[in-house]
Amino acid sequence: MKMDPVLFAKAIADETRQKIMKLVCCDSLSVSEIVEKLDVSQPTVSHHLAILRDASLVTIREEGKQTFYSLNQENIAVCCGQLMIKFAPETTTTEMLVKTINQ
Amino acid sequence: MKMDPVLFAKAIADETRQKIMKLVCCDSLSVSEIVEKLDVSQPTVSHHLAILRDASLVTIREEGKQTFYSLNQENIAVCCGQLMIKFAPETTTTEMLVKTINQ
DNA sequence: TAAATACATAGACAAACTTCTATATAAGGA
DNA sequence: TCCTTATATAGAAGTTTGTCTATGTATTTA
Repeated sequence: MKMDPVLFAKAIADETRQKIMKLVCCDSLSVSEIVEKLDVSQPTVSHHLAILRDASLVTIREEGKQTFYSLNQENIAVCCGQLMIKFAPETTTTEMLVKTINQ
Repeated sequence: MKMDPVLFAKAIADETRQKIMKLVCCDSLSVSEIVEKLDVSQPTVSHHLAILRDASLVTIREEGKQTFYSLNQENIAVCCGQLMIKFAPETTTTEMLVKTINQ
């Protein structure tokens, strides 16, 4: 599982991608369902899903013709935690976070 | 203070920028000091510092000819927290984070 | 005042990225 | 088997981004 802070940041650094992430955050949607809810073409959605997949930010479930995507919240939490530890180590929020993780 | 998740992600989505962030994370460095520690030109460093400044991720202290930059850890923690709440709301890590924030 | 130092800005160029249309592949239904 | 549906991939066009050199501006020093 790739967990490089630069790769993670690049993966989420696009508005369309964040819209997709929000759609599949607490839900599992097929590609066509995602396309219906956005204003971009199906290949564009597939392209963004591939980027999220390469960054291990989504999980996939294939079902016949359809492919369902849903956000890998656990990995996102880990990446955000990494960012906080790396770039905000002296904040109380990060200290709290580290304490709850190491317990 | 801009706190848009897309802007934040774009601001940190570059290797050179993350190197600069690491350098000024727990330290206050002048532009030339940053240049010395990296393999890029001074205008390139200034360019990246401007992007970090526009995203409110660094604080600035001017002293004569020199300008000292240091990371705004508090804002970074807030942005990471936002990302976790938005894209990883159902993880225990985020639940812990929310609990410590709201207390 | 003139030169030097520190930093920012302008402009150019190449690489990377986002989006599209067209097409390939694979599964399901008539 | 043929057609339709769902998704991925290829390739092209336009935009954004990262980097550089050249230069401008402001502060300090000789």
